[in-house]
This record gives sequence, C-alpha cells and structure tokens, in this order.
Amino acid sequence: MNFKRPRGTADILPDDQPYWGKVYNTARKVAHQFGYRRIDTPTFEDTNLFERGVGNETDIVQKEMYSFDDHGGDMITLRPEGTASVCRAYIENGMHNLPQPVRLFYAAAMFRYERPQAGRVRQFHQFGVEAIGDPSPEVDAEVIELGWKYIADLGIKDVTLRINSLGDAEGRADYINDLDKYFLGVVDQLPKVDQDRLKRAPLRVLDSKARETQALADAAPKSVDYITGEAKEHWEVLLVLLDNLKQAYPDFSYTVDHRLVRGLDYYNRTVFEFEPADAGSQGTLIAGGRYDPLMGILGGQETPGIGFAGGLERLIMELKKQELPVKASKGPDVVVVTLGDAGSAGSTLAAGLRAKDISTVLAPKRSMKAQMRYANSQNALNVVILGDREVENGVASVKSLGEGGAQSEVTLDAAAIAEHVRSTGNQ
RNA sequence: GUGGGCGUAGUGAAGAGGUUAUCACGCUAGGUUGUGGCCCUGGAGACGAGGGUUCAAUUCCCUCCGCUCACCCCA
Repeated sequence: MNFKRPRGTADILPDDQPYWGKVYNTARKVAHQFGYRRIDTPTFEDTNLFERGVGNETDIVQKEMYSFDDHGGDMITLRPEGTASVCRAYIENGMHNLPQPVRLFYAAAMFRYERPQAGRVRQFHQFGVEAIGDPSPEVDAEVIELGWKYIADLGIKDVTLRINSLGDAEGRADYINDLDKYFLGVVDQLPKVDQDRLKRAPLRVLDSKARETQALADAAPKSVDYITGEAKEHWEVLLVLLDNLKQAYPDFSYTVDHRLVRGLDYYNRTVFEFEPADAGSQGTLIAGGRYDPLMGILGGQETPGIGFAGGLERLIMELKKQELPVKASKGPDVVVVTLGDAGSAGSTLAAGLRAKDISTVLAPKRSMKAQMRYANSQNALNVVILGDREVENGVASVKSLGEGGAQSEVTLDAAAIAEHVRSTGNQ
C-alpha cells in the first residue's frame, strides 16, 4: 500500500522553506509597519458562516467547500477564505468596543475543492489584512498601499494594480439591469460560455477571458458611471489619494479597469487586484475590496470594512519566475565526527555544545571519510573530530570547513570548544 | 464537472515488439595509515494498475488510476 498526498495538496520540503520564510516574514513586517496586528481564527467554522458570509450563490459555497458532519452532528467547513472568519471573530469578541478602525492580519491555510492547475491548489495559503470600522477612503488607500508595499518588498516586479468601484446596493441594481440589457443586445456575438454566464451572473461577463467578449465588454456600461452620492465621493477621493501615493512610492501606478469585478458577494465600492505582467490564467497575486455589507449579513452591527487576500503559492511562483534571491538555510555550526571508541564522548560533547547554543549535529557512525563528506553535505561550518587520540589527550580537533580549512586542537570541554567556534567567526 | 497533454530508479532524461532497460544528478561503499569539496571505481534503486492483440508487450490498443495544463471559478 502506497500512500500519496491528497490531490491538490503539497509537501513543502526543506529546500522550499526559504521561500515560505520570505513571504511570511515580509508579510509580518509590512503588516506591522502599517499597524496591523495578527489574528488567528480556527481552521474550521460553522458551515453557515460561509454560506451567509461568502454568499450562497457563489461557486465557493456551491461546490468548493470541504464540509462535514462532526461527531456532534454540527455541520463544519474547512475555511475557504479568511474574511468571514475574521468578521465573525470581530463580532464575537466585541471588537467594536476597541478604537476603530481595527487593523488585523492573518496568514493561514485555506481549503477549496477545485481541480488543481497552475496557481491553484486545494489547500493553499493566504496572507490577508482587514481594516474594520472605518468607512473613509483613506483606509481604502491604506490597504491598497499595504498590498503594493508587500509586493515591492518581496522584490516582485512588473505588477499591475487595477481598481474599480462597484458602488453601493442602490446604484448597482440599475447598473446590472443596464449591463444585462447591453449584453442581451449583442448576445449572438458572445461565445457560449458568456451567454451562459450572462444568465447566471451578468457582472462576470465583464471579466470574461474570451477575446470577443472583451471587446464588447470595453464598450459596456461602466459601474463608475452609476455610482452616486457618498459612494461617488468616496471613489473620487480615493483616486486622489492613490495619485498622492506616488509621492511616497515613485513607481506606484494603477489603472481603473471597468471590467474588474470580484467573485464574492460581499464586496461593495472599492475592488482591486494585483496581477503580474506575464500572468498565467490563475495569476492574481492579491485581490480585495470593501465589504461594508458583510458585518450586517453576519448578524453584527453594520460596520464598514475593507481588506485583501494574497495567495502565497502564487507569490512564491512569481518569486521563482523572477529568480529573486532568498536566504539559503544555514548549515549547523558544528558536525561532530567520532572515531573508534569515542562515539559516546561525541554524543556527550554534542549535547554540551547545544547547551551552549552552538548548533550541532552528530555525524552518522561511518568511516571518517564518510563522516567528513556528511559534514560537508550539511554545509557545516566546522567539524569537531574526536578520536581515541584526542580522548586520550583530553582535546578535540576543531576544523573549519571553509576555504582554508584551518584546524586546531582545543581542550575537550564544551564551553571551551563553543568559545573557540565563536571566536573564529565560524558560527 | 468538461477538454488537451503526459506516466521509465529519489530527481531529470534516453530507449527498442525479442537475452543482464541506458545516462546524468542524488544515495551508498571504497580509492594510504584518522580529514570534506574536485576526480576515479564499485553497489543499491524504475517501466502506474488491469485487460486485450501477439509465439513474445515496458514498447501497439482499450479501460482505470495518477500527474499536468486549460475551461469553469478564484488567492
């Protein structure tokens, strides 16, 4: 019987960890720079949370959730996204009593039952931020800036930022109505996928991948022409704020894309997406938007919110594609090589070195040559050789594995050897 | 759910209807007595599964399974 990992999951092996360290560390650092504090929510939640929060009609809820009956008879779902959980936690923990807005971030695994392909797997990881409790466009600009800086700090180049406004519920009905009318007028020019889409979700025809549709979509009614009142003012201020970002970030740029829509039901007003220039078909690195209706939908007080989620697998794919350097993982400071009867002395010495905070690995009991090769393969900085000769004389031979390979004898004492290793800079 | 491509050691590749299935990297053992990297020699390790065609199938055909890319959808 051969076990295999479940479809759409990955083993993240040691050689890949430097990439993961980079996306996590950069996320933490940037989030902190913007005053966002970490939140961790459970990996699974009440199924209803996602049905209501994400939207019953969405594909995520319709066919992509990992749901199951737990032993107590409750319906449980592995989270397919992070925002609903964070909002649940906000409500449940009474965070509306904190100074607003509350700035939160998370980095965690998400689960969706989908056919895997490039840039899409069933267990994936997202870095997400949420700013809850402030309706003003300054917060929209801040979240977008955060996404921009995250990508910039990762070193990823040639990313385009697209934004759009979906407006509020009132104007949206009119807009969708007109949009529907428009596409119906040219329905015979639409490919079949988009004819079907038009029936299901007229908005989604806008971001169709079909070339024929794209030309038609460019000429379609634009949602920004339908937004009015506060939503309109919000949008106009946001554009000014974004323009002003260029003062701090000379490279900053964005394009208003009337075809940009988002798949989740809870978005309103601002939506945005970061995408690499040479995007594959599942290339979106970060996507987000404002979700003012969500808190109410989840049964809390009406509370505005905005956030984004970034796909870590996709970010890492881009790091690799652009051949950006990551820190190689370091080898141990010391590999202890033993000969003859010195085996147990080597084990004791290794423990002594670790106790002194010297990272130390015991070479496997083989020939000396094999042990030296092993030390080299581990990228060790030093080997400490313990043979009968050394034990007799109460010393250890400490050899640097660098270019020179300097070797000296040091008193057989963990503290003394630790000191020697430290002082020669080979730590 | 739909469609395309692909399944040969741990990894990446080569291969032919017919003796021991090839190569590289990796792993492992050696190459002077107690010293790594480079080099040399040896060793272990593979035809996804099941049917069919054939004297003979890892090779041809079918089914299944898996991987992969794309659609759908999305981070």
